[in-house]
Amino acid sequence: MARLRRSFFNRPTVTVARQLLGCYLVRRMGNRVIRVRIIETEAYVGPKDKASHASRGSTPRTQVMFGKAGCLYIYLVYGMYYCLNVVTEREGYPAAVLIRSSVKLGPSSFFVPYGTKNEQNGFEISGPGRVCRALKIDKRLHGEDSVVSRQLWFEKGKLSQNEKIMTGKRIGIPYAGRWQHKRWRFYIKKPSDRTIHWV
DNA sequence: GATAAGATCATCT
DNA sequence: GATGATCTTATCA
Repeated sequence: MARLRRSFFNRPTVTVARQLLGCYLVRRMGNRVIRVRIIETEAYVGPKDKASHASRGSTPRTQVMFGKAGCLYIYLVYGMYYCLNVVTEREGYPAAVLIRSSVKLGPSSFFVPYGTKNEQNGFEISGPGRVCRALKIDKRLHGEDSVVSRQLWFEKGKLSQNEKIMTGKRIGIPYAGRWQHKRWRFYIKKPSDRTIHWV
């Protein structure tokens, strides 16, 4: 599988957020490799986006958002859960994509995008906190460069023909004023049929 | 099924 | 000292 390069992330954040759908997130810890397929993302775009942690300028926590595209921005929310973001756009312009949900592939190598918890076929990991828990992601990976990392990186993936991209408002940001209404959440539409798709 | 409350701490005011 | 880019459990219906 082809690793996503810096040029993939060094583009408009909304574009990256859309194109990450169907791509893979790969976590390696020693011998063990966990691969999941990304099915939901959110875009946090620029210094004016009141929903973004970077809207108050660069701080020790947020400075990686101002850095190189492809680096990981990881933070703790509500005292107990980590959230994984990947930095986008040019250096100096703070932006990132939050990875909200994924599907872990089963040993059978095909997957059901939504709705199953069957380990044989793969199961959904929905919610940014759960994604990080499932992939054992914590602050130690904050600032890691996914373009060259041996611990966590992204690989190219596709949407199947009957998968469509849906948009919606971002979750959990009622304080963000007019920015809360931006439809910068992206997810793969639940197929109306129950067909199983090949990867 | 839906809604509400509690957990728990780094970061910022 | 207040506040979350959240999730789980409890308590309803």
